[in-house]
Amino acid sequence: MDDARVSGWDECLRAQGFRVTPQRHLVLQAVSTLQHATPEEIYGYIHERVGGLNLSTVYRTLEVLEKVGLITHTHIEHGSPTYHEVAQAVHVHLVCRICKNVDSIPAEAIAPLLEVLVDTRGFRADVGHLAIHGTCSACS
Amino acid sequence: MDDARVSGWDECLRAQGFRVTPQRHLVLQAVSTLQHATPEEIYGYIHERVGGLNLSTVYRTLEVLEKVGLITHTHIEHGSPTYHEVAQAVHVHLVCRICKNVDSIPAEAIAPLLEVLVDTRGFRADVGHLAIHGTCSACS
DNA sequence: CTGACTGCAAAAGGTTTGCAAAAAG
DNA sequence: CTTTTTGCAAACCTTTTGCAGTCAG
Repeated sequence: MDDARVSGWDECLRAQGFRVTPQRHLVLQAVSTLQHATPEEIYGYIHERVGGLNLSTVYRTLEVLEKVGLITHTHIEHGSPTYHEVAQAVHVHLVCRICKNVDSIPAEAIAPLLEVLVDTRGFRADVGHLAIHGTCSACS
Repeated sequence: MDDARVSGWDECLRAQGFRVTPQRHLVLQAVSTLQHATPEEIYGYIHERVGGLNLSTVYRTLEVLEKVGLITHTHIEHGSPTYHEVAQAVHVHLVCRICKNVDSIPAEAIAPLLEVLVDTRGFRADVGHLAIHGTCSACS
């Protein structure tokens, strides 16, 4: 609540013609708190603490929050996408194939890669959306 | 058929206790030909050329082929995973958020990144499984 | 007030599963 | 022959959609 990370979220919505509702506040808070949460997890989190929120509202809200640029999503594993706040430091996800753990590294760590992509292909990578699968140190 | 890329596939299956069936041959060929195909696309491709193959068989076959190491999958976009042959040169997928095009770059192009990950985190990235989302040169 | 948003229920994908028949080794 | 694999149909799960009532601005 009144987390520095989510301050200004309401203006951000209004500025783009969306309305500010308690549901949107709840979902944004949940995303901020949970980090890498799936729609289902977000729903569960809110539902057990506050109750009375519809799953389809979660989906629609995530869509809106992503559209206005407050959150993004990544595909960490087979199933559902996971959402996280844009305001939190941009980071790359390292997903271990074995223990399923998700580690994060700062975006700067892969700066050389980004340069290569832009230079050779003119491709501007969306870093926050990046999940690298592999084997973590503990499992290899 | 008798594609150099898929030679030895039958031994590969048998060596791990699986049986060699025409369905598995068809699916492997389709994966090899289509590149980055979803289960649905693989099914459609085979079904329209040969007919009489069940979708659930495609799913089960993809699972087996992946288990024995002949193919891998990546998550290129929201929905279904896409499969490709392991024998084909290992490459990284560049997925454009706007035009949805999938470009490929050789794995060596991101060697510096892999080193950074191993050195700083001991994380061994699975390159063939990597899809980088962003904006391609044409769309940016 | 008015249009955007929510909740509900039903539909729509996409993937998995149980079982009996067919095929591989 | 024995055991795996296939086809079929039904179950499942996640996500989307239509609609009427509700709420934000």
